[in-house]
Amino acid sequence: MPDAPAPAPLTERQRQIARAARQLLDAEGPDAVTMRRIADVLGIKAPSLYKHVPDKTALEALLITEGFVELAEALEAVAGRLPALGRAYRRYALHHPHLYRLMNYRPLRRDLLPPGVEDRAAFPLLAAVGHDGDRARALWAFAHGMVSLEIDGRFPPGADLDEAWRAGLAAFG
Amino acid sequence: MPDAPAPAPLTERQRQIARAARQLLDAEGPDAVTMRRIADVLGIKAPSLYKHVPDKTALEALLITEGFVELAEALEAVAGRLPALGRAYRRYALHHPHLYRLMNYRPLRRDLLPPGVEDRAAFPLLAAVGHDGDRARALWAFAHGMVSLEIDGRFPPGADLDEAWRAGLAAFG
DNA sequence: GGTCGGGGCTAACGGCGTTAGCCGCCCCCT
DNA sequence: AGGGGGCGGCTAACGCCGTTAGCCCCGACC
Repeated sequence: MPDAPAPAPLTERQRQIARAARQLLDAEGPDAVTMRRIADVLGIKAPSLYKHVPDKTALEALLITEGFVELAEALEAVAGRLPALGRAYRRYALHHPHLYRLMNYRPLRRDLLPPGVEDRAAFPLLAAVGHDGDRARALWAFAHGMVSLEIDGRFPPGADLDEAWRAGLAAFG
Repeated sequence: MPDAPAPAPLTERQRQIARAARQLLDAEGPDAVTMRRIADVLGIKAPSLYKHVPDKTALEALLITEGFVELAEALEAVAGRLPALGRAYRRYALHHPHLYRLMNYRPLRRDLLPPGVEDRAAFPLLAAVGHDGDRARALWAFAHGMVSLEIDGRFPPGADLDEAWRAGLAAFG
């Protein structure tokens, strides 16, 4: 297991920084999440952030961790029935599109994440298809494809996405 | 139809610029595609590029158009049978991961693309499911999800992606 | 009471996309 | 043949980005 040896709990200041970053991300999108903007929110200067966080990548890892925990909670709340799981996945992604992109639109820096957090979010999906890894990955791909294309406005304006979800999920039931 | 009124064929210099950008993208990834690097390849200075291209967004649109045409050609070559279509989609994405991301990981600036180029790439998918829009979108989401998660290394190391593809495509057959 | 370190600060670097303004050269028109 | 215009280079510079170096204050602790 070449992953992180210890989670190292956050200091108060680190939590404040993560909160400021999250707030900027949700409210204005990824371009607003700059070290200077974050510092502004806290009433300090950008270089001072580096007394608390090694770099921006580590800061993003905090937000990604937050996202995985929230997504896991959302999925666990409806675990079991497959259509409800799909709705919960879609609902979370659409409510936090910027964070969803941060989490899922790039290679994951697993070395910067607390161990287990990714597996926890994946578990409800896996369980919903009877712990069949191949079908779970296909289902995940479908769900991720649907929400990412929806988030990015790639479907035609009139498209009935509920129906596309139904058509896709029916196949995996 | 609020889209582009005329395609406006490219000048020789514009084609050279697009070629230089494509070469940097394929060889070194998106971070290498800067106006200065592109200018270096052509032996000129960055500001001179603006005599030929309005801005970087328009330049990216040239690459995205290229990508859609290439993807359409790849899909048309195997049009009909569904598993082959999936293999062709996956094959193209994996051979040009940086361009695939440029094309598909963000909202599409359709106003900067020649009309019809997006529909042309989508047509083989649509035809493969008997022109059922909902199922076509579900299939597209599955394919996009699979390749994007694979490109970003999000699947576990040992995962049998051929099997996941088979499991997913079987549902849409 | 002296030391030390946590946590601020300013200044600065190199990179980014982009704009303003200049100029040389070639082509075309008279 | 002479003159004008515009194409397509150039340099300098702006405001942004992440990040580093180096300084200093202040409070806690021996």
